[in-house]
Amino acid sequence: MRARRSNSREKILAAAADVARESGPGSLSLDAVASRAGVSKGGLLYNFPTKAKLMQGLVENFLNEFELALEARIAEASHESSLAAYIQLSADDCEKPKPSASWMFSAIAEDPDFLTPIKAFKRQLFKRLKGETDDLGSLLVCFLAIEGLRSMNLFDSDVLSQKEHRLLISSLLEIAG
Amino acid sequence: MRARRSNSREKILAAAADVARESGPGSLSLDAVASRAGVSKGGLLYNFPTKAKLMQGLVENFLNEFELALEARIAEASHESSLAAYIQLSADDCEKPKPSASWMFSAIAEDPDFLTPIKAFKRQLFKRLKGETDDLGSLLVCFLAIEGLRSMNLFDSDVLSQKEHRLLISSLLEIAG
DNA sequence: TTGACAACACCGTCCAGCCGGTACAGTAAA
DNA sequence: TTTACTGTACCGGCTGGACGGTGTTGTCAA
Repeated sequence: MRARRSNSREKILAAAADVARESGPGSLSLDAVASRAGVSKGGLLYNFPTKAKLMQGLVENFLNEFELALEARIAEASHESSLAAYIQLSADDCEKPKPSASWMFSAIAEDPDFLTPIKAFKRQLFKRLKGETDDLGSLLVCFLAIEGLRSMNLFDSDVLSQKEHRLLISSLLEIAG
Repeated sequence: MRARRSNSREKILAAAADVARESGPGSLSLDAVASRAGVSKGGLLYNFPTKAKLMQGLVENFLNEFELALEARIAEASHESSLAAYIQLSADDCEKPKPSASWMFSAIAEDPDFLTPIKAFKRQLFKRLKGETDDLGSLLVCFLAIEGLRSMNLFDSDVLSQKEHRLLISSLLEIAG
């Protein structure tokens, strides 16, 4: 696609994430997003003809940014494994207490199928990591633990202290080898 | 609290879970739940005066059942640790492909605070497990990995094959010691 | 008689999507 | 250089429908 589009799209996407995070996933209405983005409702509908398209945009944006961040991590620390890079990226993402992806709940409520691209992405990532190790058991443990960490962050659970968070990460990195 | 009450409550709770699973969390309306439960809307509102009360009932029911199942597991295999029991209970819960808790998304959309009891329960469980081990690192890894497993089940992700699922569980049990 | 509903009409609110404008940038002929 | 036309980007009011919740009346078993 062309990226040189108006920056309203990005503003709207960011506004949607903000609204979901601050007012709750159930309050993500087109009016709320439009006013938050400093755009009229008509303007919003111009960029995203339907609410479903907005959700789709949110998902795609999320996936793109995550993929970019992961590739950057892997590239800048080429001496360590992709799994280690994934662990550390996730650790950083989840350390700051921002349930930044509450919009995901809105998307699921709209239609559970919006998760399909995310599931596909995860399958692909897992497959890739499998290709880089011969210790499947350790990979499974690390991959699932990171999944758990992300889940807790998404649900805004503050079960782990910072100290425990760091201990977890170091334990995972040790298991990952 | 009085469990000797009518069985309509249970029927309604089950119906709500069914509707959320089959029609999506966004379609969990009072009308849908009532008709699914074979109850009139008035009857539903007699048992749950408001939608929020219904959600609360869903959460409490879930927590009660989980706690009962966990205590039963721990009691019937008193030679192994509580952590091991928790791992195996979760493994069983997640093995059968039932995204049985989609209602949780509806509850979050309604009001994220509905998660508070669940978060409290998890904190309590984690604290209890901490009291039974001196290897915090291993506990963290196991606890988070189970969290990840439950998350994937909730999101209906089929990333892991059955073989991988079993390997994960055996790896976790080994780590748990 | 009372508790546990059924049946049903009805209200207020919220919200997605539609539609008729508007401002403006390019562009192309005259 | 002016005029006329075209497409883009956006505005904001409106509506039709869904949904949560209320109120009333009726039923039937314990």
